Amino acid sequence: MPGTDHAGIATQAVVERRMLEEEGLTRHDVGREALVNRIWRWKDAYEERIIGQLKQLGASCDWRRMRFTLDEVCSKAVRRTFFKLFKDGLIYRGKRLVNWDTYLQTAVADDEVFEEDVESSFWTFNYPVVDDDERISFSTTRPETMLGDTAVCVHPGDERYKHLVGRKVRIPLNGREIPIIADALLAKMEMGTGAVKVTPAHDPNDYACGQRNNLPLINILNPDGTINAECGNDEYVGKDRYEVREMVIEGMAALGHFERSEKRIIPLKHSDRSKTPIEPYLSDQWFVNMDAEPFRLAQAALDAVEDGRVRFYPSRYAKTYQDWLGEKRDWCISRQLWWGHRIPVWSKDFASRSDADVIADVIRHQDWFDPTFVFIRVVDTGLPSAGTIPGTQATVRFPGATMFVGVDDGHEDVEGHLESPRFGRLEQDPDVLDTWFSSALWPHSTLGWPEFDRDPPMSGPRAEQNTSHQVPGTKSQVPGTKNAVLDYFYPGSVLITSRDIITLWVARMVLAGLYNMGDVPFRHVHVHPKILDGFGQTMSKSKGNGVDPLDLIDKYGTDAVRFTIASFAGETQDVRLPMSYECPHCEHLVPQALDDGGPMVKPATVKESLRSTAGKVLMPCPRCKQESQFSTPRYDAEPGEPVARMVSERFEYGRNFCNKLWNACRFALMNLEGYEAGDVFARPAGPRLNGGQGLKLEDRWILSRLSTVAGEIEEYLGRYQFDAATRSLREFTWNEFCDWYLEMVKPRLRDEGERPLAQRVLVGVLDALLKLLHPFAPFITEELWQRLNELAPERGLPTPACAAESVMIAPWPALPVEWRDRPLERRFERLQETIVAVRNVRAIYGIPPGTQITLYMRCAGDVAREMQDVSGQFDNLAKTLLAAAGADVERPPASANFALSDADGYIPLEGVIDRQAEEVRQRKERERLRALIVSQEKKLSNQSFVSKAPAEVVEQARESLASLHSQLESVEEIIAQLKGD
RNA sequence: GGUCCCGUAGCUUAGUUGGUUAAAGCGCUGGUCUCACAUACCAGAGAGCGGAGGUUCGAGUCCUCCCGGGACCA
Repeated sequence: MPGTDHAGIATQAVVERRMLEEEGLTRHDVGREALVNRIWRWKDAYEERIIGQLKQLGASCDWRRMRFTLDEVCSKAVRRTFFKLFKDGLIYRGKRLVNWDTYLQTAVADDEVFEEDVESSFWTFNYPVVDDDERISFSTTRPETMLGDTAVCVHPGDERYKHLVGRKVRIPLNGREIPIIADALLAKMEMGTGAVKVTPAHDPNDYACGQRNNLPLINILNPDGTINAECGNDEYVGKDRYEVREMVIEGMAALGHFERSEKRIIPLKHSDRSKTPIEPYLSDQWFVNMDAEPFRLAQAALDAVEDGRVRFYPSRYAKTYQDWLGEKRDWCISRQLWWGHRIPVWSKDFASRSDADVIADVIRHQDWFDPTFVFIRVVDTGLPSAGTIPGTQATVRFPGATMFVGVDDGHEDVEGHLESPRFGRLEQDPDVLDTWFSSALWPHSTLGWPEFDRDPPMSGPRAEQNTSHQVPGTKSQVPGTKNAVLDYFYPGSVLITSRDIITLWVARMVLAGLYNMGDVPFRHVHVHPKILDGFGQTMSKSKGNGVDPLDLIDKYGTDAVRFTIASFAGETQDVRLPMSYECPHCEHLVPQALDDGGPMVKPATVKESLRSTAGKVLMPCPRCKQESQFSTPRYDAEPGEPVARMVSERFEYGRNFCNKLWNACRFALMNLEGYEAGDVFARPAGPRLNGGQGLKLEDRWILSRLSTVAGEIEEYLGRYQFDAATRSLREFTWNEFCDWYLEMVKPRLRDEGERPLAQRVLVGVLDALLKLLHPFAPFITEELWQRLNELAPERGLPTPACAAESVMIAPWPALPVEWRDRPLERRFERLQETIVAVRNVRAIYGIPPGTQITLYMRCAGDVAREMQDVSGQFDNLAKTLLAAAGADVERPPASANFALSDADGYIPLEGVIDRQAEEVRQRKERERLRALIVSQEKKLSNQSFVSKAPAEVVEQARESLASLHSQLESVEEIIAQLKGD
């Protein structure tokens, strides 16, 4: 289901910033419609880029179903959902403290705010207690908020103030009387005077305190940062808050309520976008009630995880989800932006409830009114209809009630009527919905919900194969009753996402799915690790440490990038990806370094500090001595000029693997002359492994391994352990298939008689391997699949069949579990050990690979027979003649030696043998064995180990000790013989 | 401040339910252009698992505290 969301805040911010930088215009200069048009153009360009990246990466999507959260289909779902929620009484308008940017006059999100230390003061004042001589002292960094105080708070256990709790104080500057309350969460006895002023409308902590203690909220601030009439004193109205601060200090001093002040450095929140200090500001926001009966949205989403309808992989992330939903906090869905779905509610304030009801009734009697798509709610504000502004003579009319009218999608006529003078010019809310509101609907909105017949139909082989599903948009479908696409795809199987989005997105998708569809949107949630830069920092544009996947694809290849990234995707933690800058002139790699202690990054060869150096900084290349631009947020690269792109050597892991696979297949394809399909089990295998008929040891081994590995892969993929899957595949392909199977099968491919069967097994294994690798390396496996189709169109295990046209649609391999043969694998391992031991000897003595050597093996009779059965492989793999194997084989003089767990090997090296070196090697081996024996004996002599450890563990230790003893004996014997040589 | 995650060879990471002297890739050292592959092959050096306690016959793996890094929520 490909597509993009509209990323409200970030997108509008980028376009606004560009507009300001390039044209000096603000959004107020161009107006709502023009700004939105500009953002659409920007979005079109970037969407194309993002989708292009997905396609380049080989994402296998149904591209006909591209969706965008602001497009017609998704928007309809948004409006329908909003209308439903509104009608069900789950959406309401309320007050909330937001980070207010008084310069841009907009709310900004928490992550768009940064703290900066500023020099300020800490003032101490006092308020007189009403009807008493006592005063209560408090300290503050924002004296002007005094005008909005609605309480003074002390700790309930504070003996100094116990007698005052419940009394009142008077604010000297506006005469307002406010209570003294006790709240252990806000007041700290040891801090300052122990008493604090409470301004619920202008401080987050005070706001929480106000909610707990039912304090009134007095908003003294205008959107532009000036003080409004609510402050209760004409003197301050219309003046900037900072100017009022000074006035308040002076006023309090004049009245004798100022005690002292001290200089203090305080962290002050600033807006990222205007760089001006933000104010906590009480504003109207829209909320979704998460806990109201009978829907209990949060609880429904909690239940879905609790009862296993939705499962998290790894499971620990369920806790993040549950903890957050468990708070059941209402969801603030409004944003003071222009880019997004405008809130589909029209409203008007009325003097009284009855006034509002009259108009509501009029509307309900219009012929265009229909409760299925128009819903009216009148809400009492709980304020008196008129009053005097405290401290002034001015009277104001407060609204006694507000009428809200929600309208469903597709009824512009109704919207027009509501805005007409006849009904009092209701106004549509200026805010837009949180992007997550539309993203939450993604799993069903993209499939056409709530419509029935407008989505692209299902088509192609899938629909044909499954005739029980009706194809939408065809005559056979009854319109308006069923959305077959939605029926077929909903609920989805898995959502794969990043962990920082579990609360923002996953939880909301689940509750939206349950609310609209009555079912969860997906069964599994897989949370993948995040790729950090080489210094453990999250990648971001402002740090300049972001990587363009297209650069990586260009340098290493798509499959290499995919395979490497999949190999990072484990369950435990995030991944560091150290990056380098590639010199565009000579391809030399310059490692990335932190600039001036970070977080911005730069090439290590750049010595200047990017932070403090003005102008364009260039990267010098230590190899070719040329300079180049590099990818950095400090400047936009000059078009046409070479730019050092960011790459990472870690992708060589995937590239090398793909190269290995390619070459292995190339070898196989070169050896397919005369290939004919056939059942590899057609001829019964002889009783002996080299019986001349049927499968050889290496065939049975590779089939056993293939079946085992395929089983592992399936298990890993089922648990979303992509790293384990790639490891397992890489190891099988490289260390088993290439290193051993291909080497062993080479001679048979040259032999007329043996070739047909060898080819069949080889092609069969490759067929399965390409399928297993396809999800990780789609392009190379497809190319190889096509070549294989030319030379061996009929193939496969266990029974050959006509291969699928593309590996993309080939069935997942189903290999018989009976092929897994542990005893056979162990026998094979013995052969491998022996070959490796012989190669060791060759390496140590520097015997050229071409020189034939001779091997004598002393071992039990059955082992000897197996060795002789594969004696050809000694020649093939180690250029070694197995001269003799048996229990009575004697060590030839002047031999190099090795001891395995159940066999000793001797390689006569007349004239080459360095007796001293050999003895040193054997002594080293003896020490290793002795140490192992000591540790095992120590363990076994421990009574509590023998009595308390499980029997099989003890038994295993005994066996291991016995085997070590016999190996040690062999080594001792070899050392003794070396002395006698 | 709360919750969660991570700290294992020079680097980046594996390490299932506690069970032989901890594994891989890269890098490093030495040797090979051997008829699929030098983006390769062969061999080797290199960590006692952040620190301190504890549980246990036995701990990288479980518990506690501390130190360092990250994320989310306040």
